[in-house]
Amino acid sequence: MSAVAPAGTGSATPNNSGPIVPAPLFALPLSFTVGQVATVCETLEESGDIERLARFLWSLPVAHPNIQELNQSEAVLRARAIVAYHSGHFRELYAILERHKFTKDSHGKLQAMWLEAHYQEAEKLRGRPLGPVDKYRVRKKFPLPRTIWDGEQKTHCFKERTRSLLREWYLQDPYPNPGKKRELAGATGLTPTQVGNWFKNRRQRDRAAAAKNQMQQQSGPGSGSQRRALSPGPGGSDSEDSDISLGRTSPPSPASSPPPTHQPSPVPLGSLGPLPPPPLNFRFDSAQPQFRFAHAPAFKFSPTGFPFGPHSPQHNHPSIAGGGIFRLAETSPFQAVGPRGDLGSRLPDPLGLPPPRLHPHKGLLHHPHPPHQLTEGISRLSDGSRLSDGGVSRLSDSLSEAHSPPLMATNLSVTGPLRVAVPSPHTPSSRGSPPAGQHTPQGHGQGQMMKRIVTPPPHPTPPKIHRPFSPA
DNA sequence: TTTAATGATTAAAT
DNA sequence: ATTTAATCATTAAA
Repeated sequence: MSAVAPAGTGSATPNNSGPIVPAPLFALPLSFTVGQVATVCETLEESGDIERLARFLWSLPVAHPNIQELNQSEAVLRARAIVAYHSGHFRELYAILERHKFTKDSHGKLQAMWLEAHYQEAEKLRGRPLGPVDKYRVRKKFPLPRTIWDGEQKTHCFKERTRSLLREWYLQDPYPNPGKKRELAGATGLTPTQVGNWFKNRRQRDRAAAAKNQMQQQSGPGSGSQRRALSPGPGGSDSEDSDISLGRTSPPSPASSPPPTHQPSPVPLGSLGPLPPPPLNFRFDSAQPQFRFAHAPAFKFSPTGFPFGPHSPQHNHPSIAGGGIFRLAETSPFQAVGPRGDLGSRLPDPLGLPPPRLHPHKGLLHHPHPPHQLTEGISRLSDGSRLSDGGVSRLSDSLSEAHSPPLMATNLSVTGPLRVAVPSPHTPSSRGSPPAGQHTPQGHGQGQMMKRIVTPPPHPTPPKIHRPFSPA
């Protein structure tokens, strides 16, 4: 369809660009400016038509006058990275990403490709789909290069200080009103949402613990008392740890009804005791120096924006957190060359890539994966998307048609193995990673576990906000 | 490799 | 709009 234009011969650009477009042989006008090439790359990238993007790149003359400049163009580099990714040329992808500094706007997408490529390689190596933990390991092993990551990290665990504060307040009132939440948020440096999540999780876990206790007690009376349950009874320490069941000493009794109005229960908490009415004034130094590792949230591929996945809530409170991702060990094991030194080393001519072999459509991940967070396939997008830029699209058309390179959608091999995914039926991990679970409906549980799999809808994923790292 | 702890997200109920 | 229950995902530790 695209070839609307008279194609072939048409060759284009009305403007005749150039006084002399020499031969028909060279439909590719060397006169294209780098800017034009970049624009075409961007447009094609946006359209999601990776194959065409690949063809376009191919069509560029190896000896382009401005080859140098061309290689510095972010749009071109990004395009090359995308094509490399889609065609399974991961080493080349890594090399491109490692050797050029990209602007923040490209980070999300490039990071996703970096990670996905590594995941795919690891997966191939191991023969079975990776679970979340496996991915985590891969991430640690191949930290994002600084060229595509600004170093911001995200924390996963709150500081101990923050947690103890939350615990104290929780003991007094497990259901803080919005106002309280805000105060706490201010005091801890967290966002109200995080505070809310914390309380929510705490309640849930307390309930679970209580239920368990009760059950245990009831079913196996034999052994009798086993633990001093939750009540901080004797002035004991509770402050620290065993998180489970903090407060909530009184039997959750009417199970169903959590204490509606919790007043500071007169419970004489031991040492911690009468918690001073939550100190509101002290300001916690928001800078929580402790941002531990960060991780890359699940990126979703989307040609344009780069949504941020789950674990990167709207919070990005002051201090550091920007929503970043990953932290690169300062002493990153590999710098420029790293683990895959060899690969990176070549790449002489950016444009002289090997014939692109795109994966069968389906974009990034052809593999079934938890749709909710796997990349979406950058190439998707209905082809219909018109290249918003009239001229350019024509231009690219003519270009690509002109040389129609040796492109073929062969089925790649790289990732393509049919995965027979067979999640181990027994291992407890069944829960940890649904990734594969889907195609093999293992009865496994009770039934509802399947809700999330769903929809690999072509474009259901609402374009989340494009909010890469720092909030800007 | 597996498990445990913990923060976040989602769907349904209210 | 908020809560609960269920579940995920990230990490650290076993």
